[in-house]
Amino acid sequence: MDPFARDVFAIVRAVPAGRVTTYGAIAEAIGQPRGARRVGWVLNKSFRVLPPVPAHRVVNRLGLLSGAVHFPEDHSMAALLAAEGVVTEGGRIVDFEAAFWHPVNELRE
DNA sequence: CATCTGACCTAGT
DNA sequence: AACTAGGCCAGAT
Repeated sequence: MDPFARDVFAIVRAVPAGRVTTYGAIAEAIGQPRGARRVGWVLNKSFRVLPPVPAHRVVNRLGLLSGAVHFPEDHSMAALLAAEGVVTEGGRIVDFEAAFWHPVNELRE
């Protein structure tokens, strides 16, 4: 599998429930600070991979649910987040700063 | 085969 | 502060 995609999946799976991260932060953690756009592309394929990838915990840097349209109606991005305690309003995360989880800071071992 | 298009972001003007 | 341009690169047209 594409190593880039593999890294993206690994990082997204590491995001704790109730927290969120961003495309740019993931790209940065991988070592490609300008590759944010690719991260989004990889997440498109993430629906059919196993184990499942919690792609709903990834938003853009403004806290907007820019990928919400790609989720099925019965499991909307906002609903999945709400089930984990992340409050959204009008397609945007309330108190985004507090919910933000930065892979570079949190994932270091 | 050549463009166009994104679940984006930064840097320059 | 608003705006543009550029980088990223696989799929779709």
